Order: sequence, then C-alpha cells, then structure tokens
Amino acid sequence: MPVSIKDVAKRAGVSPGTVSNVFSGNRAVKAELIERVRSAAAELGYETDRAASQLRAGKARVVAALVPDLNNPFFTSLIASIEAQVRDEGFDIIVASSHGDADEEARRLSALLAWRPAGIVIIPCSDEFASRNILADTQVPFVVADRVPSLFQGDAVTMDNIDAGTKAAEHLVALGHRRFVVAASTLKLQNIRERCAGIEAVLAKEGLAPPTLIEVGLDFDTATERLGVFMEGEQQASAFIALTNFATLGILACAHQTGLSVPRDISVVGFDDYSWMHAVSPPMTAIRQPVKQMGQAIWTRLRGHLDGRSEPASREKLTCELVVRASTAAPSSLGDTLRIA
Amino acid sequence: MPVSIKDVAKRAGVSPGTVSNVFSGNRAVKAELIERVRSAAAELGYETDRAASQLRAGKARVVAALVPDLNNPFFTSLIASIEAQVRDEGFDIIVASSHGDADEEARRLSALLAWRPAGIVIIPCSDEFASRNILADTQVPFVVADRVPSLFQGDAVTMDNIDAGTKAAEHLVALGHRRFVVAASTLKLQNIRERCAGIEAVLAKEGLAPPTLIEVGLDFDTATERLGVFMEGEQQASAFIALTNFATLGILACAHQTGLSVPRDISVVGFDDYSWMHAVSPPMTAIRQPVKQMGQAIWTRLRGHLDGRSEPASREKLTCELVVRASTAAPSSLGDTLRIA
DNA sequence: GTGAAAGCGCTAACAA
DNA sequence: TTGTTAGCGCTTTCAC
Repeated sequence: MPVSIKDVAKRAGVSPGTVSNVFSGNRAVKAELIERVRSAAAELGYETDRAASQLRAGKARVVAALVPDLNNPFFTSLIASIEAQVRDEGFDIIVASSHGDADEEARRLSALLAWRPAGIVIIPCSDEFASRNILADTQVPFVVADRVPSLFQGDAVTMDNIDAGTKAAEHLVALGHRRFVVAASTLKLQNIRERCAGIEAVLAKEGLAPPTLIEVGLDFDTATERLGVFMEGEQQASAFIALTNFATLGILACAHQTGLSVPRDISVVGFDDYSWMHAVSPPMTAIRQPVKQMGQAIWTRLRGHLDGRSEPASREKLTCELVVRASTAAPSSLGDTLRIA
Repeated sequence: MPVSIKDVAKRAGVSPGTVSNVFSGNRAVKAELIERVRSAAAELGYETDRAASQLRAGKARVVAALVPDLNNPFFTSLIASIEAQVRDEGFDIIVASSHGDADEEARRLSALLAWRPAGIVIIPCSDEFASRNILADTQVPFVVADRVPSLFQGDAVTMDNIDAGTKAAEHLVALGHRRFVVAASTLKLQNIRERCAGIEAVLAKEGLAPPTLIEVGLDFDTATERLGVFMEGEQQASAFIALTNFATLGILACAHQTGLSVPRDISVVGFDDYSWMHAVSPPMTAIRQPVKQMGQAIWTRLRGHLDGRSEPASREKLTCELVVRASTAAPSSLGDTLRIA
C-alpha cells in the first residue's frame, strides 16, 4: 500500500506536516489547503498509517480487551458495548481470549501490551488474576471487570453479586418456596460465591434450610447428573437458581430429562438475560446483568487516563435486575404430593 | 513504557540488531547471546513494539474482522473460531462492527485498513457490499464470508444455503407435513433467499403448496403479529422453518403466546445451533452452520496471501447439518381437528 | 555471526 | 499559518 503522507503532500502542493495537521486536527490549517489536501488524499486513496502515527506520537488509538471465552455471549456483549463506546472517538478494539487458562492469559496479555494500547480491559479467568503483575510493570491504564480480586486496588467494574443473589432468593421465597438448589458452573470464583452468599442470607433470615450448592461443570451430562438427584431424589427442591448462563441451561436440560415441568413442578431463576429466555416456553425469570452500563463504566475509567492524566483508581459496582417472567410460580402442593408419592 | 530494544541491547552487551534477530528469529544468533539477550529482556520486562516492528518490516501480524453485529452469537462465534486459528501463529485480531449500516461499514473498513493488517475478513451488512471498492484499491488480502455478492470474484467462504433449506424441508415432509411457513428476518439477503429456494424446490417436487414467506423483522412484537396469522388463522400451517436465529425465537415466542404446543400442534426447525436449543423443552431441531470450519477456511485463504504470495482467489461452500431433536414430529390429526373446529 | 547505520510513515519542535 | 527536520522503535542492508 504505497501511498504515504508525502505522496499526498506532493500532489496537494503542501508539506507533509500540513497533511498531518489536516488529518489529525492538531493545528489549524487554512480552509483552502484543507480542501486541497482532502481531495488529493481522496484521489490517491490515502489513509493515515496508524502504526506509524502511534509510533511517532506515542499515543495509541486502540484499546485491548482480554476475556476468558469469545463464545460466551456475556463476554462478547461486553465487547460489543465497549466497541460502541470507543468507536465514536476513533478508537479501535483488539480482542483476545485467554481460553480460561491463566498461563494463556499471561501470554495474551503480553502480546496485547506489545501494541502499546491506550488501555486494556480484562476479565481474568480466575480470582487470582496472577497476570496482573505484568500490567503493574507497565504504564498502560487497565480496568478489571466482572472478576476482581478482593484486595485489588486499581480500576474495576463489577456487579453487586450479593444483591443479585438476594433478589433471586427473595422472589422465590415470596412465592412460597422452601427448599432451594443453587447451580453454579464453579464455586472457585469470588463473584459466584457472592451470589451464593446473597441467597444464603435471605434463606437464613427466613429461617429456611440453607440451599444445596451444586457445581454443574461445563457439559450437559455432568450437569444433568448432579442436578438430577435433587429433582428426582428424596430431598426434592422446588426452587432452582442458576448463577451462570450455563447453569441455567443445565437446570432446564435436567428438568426436561427428568420430566419435570417448569414452573409447575419446579421454579427456575436463570442468570443473564438473553433473547431466547424471552422466547421459550415458559419465558424465563432471570437475573439480568447490565452489560451495556458495564461497557460504559469501563470506558469512562479508561478515558480518564487517556491523555496521561492520572486519575485516582475507582471501583464501580453495578446492580443486577430481576426480570420476572413465567418460569417461577408458587410451589404446587399437587406437585409435592406427586413427587413424594 | 520506556524500555526499547536499545535498552536490552545495552544491558546484554550486544547490538540492537542482534536483539531484533533473537526475537524475530530472522537470522541465526549464537546460543550464548540468545541467552544473554533473553535474560536482559526478561529483567527489563521488554516486549517488542508491534507498531514499530510493523512499520519497519512492512508486515503486520494482525488481522481485522468486520461484522454486522457483535451481539449476534453467530458472528462472534466466527470471530472466536478465527481467533483460535490465528493466535497460534502470533497474530492478533482487531474487530469492528458495521452495526448493519453500509455507510458505517465503509467507515469502519477504512479505519481497519489504516492498521495495514495482514488480512481482513468481512461479513458485509448487505449483498451489495458497496464498500468492496475500498478494498479493491488496496493490496490487503481479504475474504468475504457468509454474505457474498453473487458476481463476486475474490476469496469467499459461504454456506450451501440451498442445501440447508432442502434438509429442513425434506425432514418435515418426511414427517408428513404439508403446509409450511418460512420465517426470515429479511428476504433482502441472498443467503436467506437461497435457503427459501431450497425449501421451495422440495415442496414443489412433492407437489405441495409453496411455503408462506414471512419477514419477521427484528422485534418480538412484529414477529409475533406476523406469524400469529398462520398459527391461529384459517390457513394454519403445521411446519415452521426459521431461517435465522431471531426467526427461531420469533416462532417460539409466537407459539407460546398463541398457546400452541411444540411439537404437538406445530413442528419447528430452528436456525443456528446454540446451547439453549439443546436445553429447552422441547429440545430444538435445528440447522447447524459449521462455524468452526468457516473460521478455518477463512484463515486458510488469508494465510495463502500472507508472504506476498498471490494465490488465486478461491471460494468455499460449506454444508450445514440438520440436528434432529424434539421440536419436530409428525403432524397430529388431533391438532388439525381442534384448530379447524 | 555481529555491529553500524539507514530509513519505514508519521508527528512535533522549531523556524520562517 | 506553513515548511523543514529530527526521530519514535524497529528491521534490514551492508560491512566486517
């Protein structure tokens, strides 16, 4: 692509510096020259080389995003939200996936850093977030999202996970449920444990038995097997709360497999709110995370550091919303009778 | 981030050129020096500046992806697949969304080009793909995916959409269905029309009435309204085929709203195969697009052009698979009777 | 196999 | 307001 700023300058009869100023807007240029430069550039098909620009100016117009999994719609929605934020200001976004592995996370982080991005947003694959050392050595502003180490000091955007659990539990308690099962992909993550804590607190306050915690894993067979015990067995529960999207699917799959009807036999609160939850029968009651606001909060923080300003680190905790649809209902005594028989 | 190749060179007691060779592997370096350089780099926390490297070498280790919507899991799965391909070879991926708008597509494309990427993969927001002129002017290799203009000559990766429609229709015909409704988000796209054509051909061959084509739009209310006519009205259909993911949801939402049971009253074939289709009741029969293979085919083509090699343009057409689950069944005569009454 | 030096395309000082 | 020029960090001749 051999059309550089010099070619444009020659054709427009101005200096390279002027061309640069026309495109960057850094210094004022007479209207007439702007016009000449613009048309010369258009004729030649010129577009500023961002690598060169960034190298010289020392300012990158790109932000990097590192997430655990690009197949998880929660993460990609977040990327979508960030993309919508940054594009208006001429930034591009470079993405990478750690594939849920801490070593890979470290490697990808280094690779992203090599772009000298204006900022990095990272969703660590575990609470340890061991690779944060890598970031500490650099001057690149970064914000940690969703999974934030408890003692972490820097910029962070999270959910109020305790409140999320509380809302789900209160809703089900109000409907009259007394035995709860909580399904999570893994309890190794802080945010998941917080959601549990929220639920446990509600049940304790109501004098109900603590919920049964189940790690459903990441494949349907395991999930179904582990949940099945509490759908078919002696100690049936009537209320199921999912703490991740996959857990939602696991509960649904298991209910279908064991022939239980939702919400007649069991009530289910899903996690994350996707279109399919609205469309299926019954439409799912779910805890919705404010993905869009998350993206905004992230960009606000990154922006704060943009021109070398050193804003104080800040933490934002957003609240989830319980969307009530038809997968939750009062426990039917009929169902109870049938299952006990 | 003020640690450059010179700092490493000084510390290791070698020249900058040698450091460069150690990291790029372009020229052989004595084992002892490699060791010295590596440890010096590690101590300093040095990582090659990709912008500078790319500027000088004229070779980018980044590919760009432009899709219509980052909230659509089909597109993001494709990005995930491409990411998995390229990361092994040290490439990064920069993403952008055209937000379904042709002008924005052109703008974003120019912005992406400004990175001088090694290649671009684009899913146009319409068949026209007007912005292809922009690419034609450059030397950047690109491959068009999913939505490919019919007369397009370059590298492309698509689905065999006619076959996809055929498979869905044959499945339902074999079950005994005779009246079909086909739901699509829009019929403006070539690939959607091809899916229709596949269905129409099957029905024609069987001597059945042509399917009713419905554009469901992009919100549930519109979708439900338009589909409702054929679920409740005089000319009930028993077989519903969705041609996009949203159409699948539209059909399901409408069935739920009108109180029809799947598959007892109507059979539904969904489009795209997501986890939720596996988990809900009934599990959905669906047409699965081979997203992973698509990513591979795309990268194969891009790779072909990588070192300035000028491979001939090639087109790949992948085939979809029909995943049969429980949302399709033989039409029940009982259902027919009830609805006619 | 290694070092010295030129220069990729751009922007920012400095002159004019 | 515009032109001239140095140099960002790197890779790549060209010498040795």
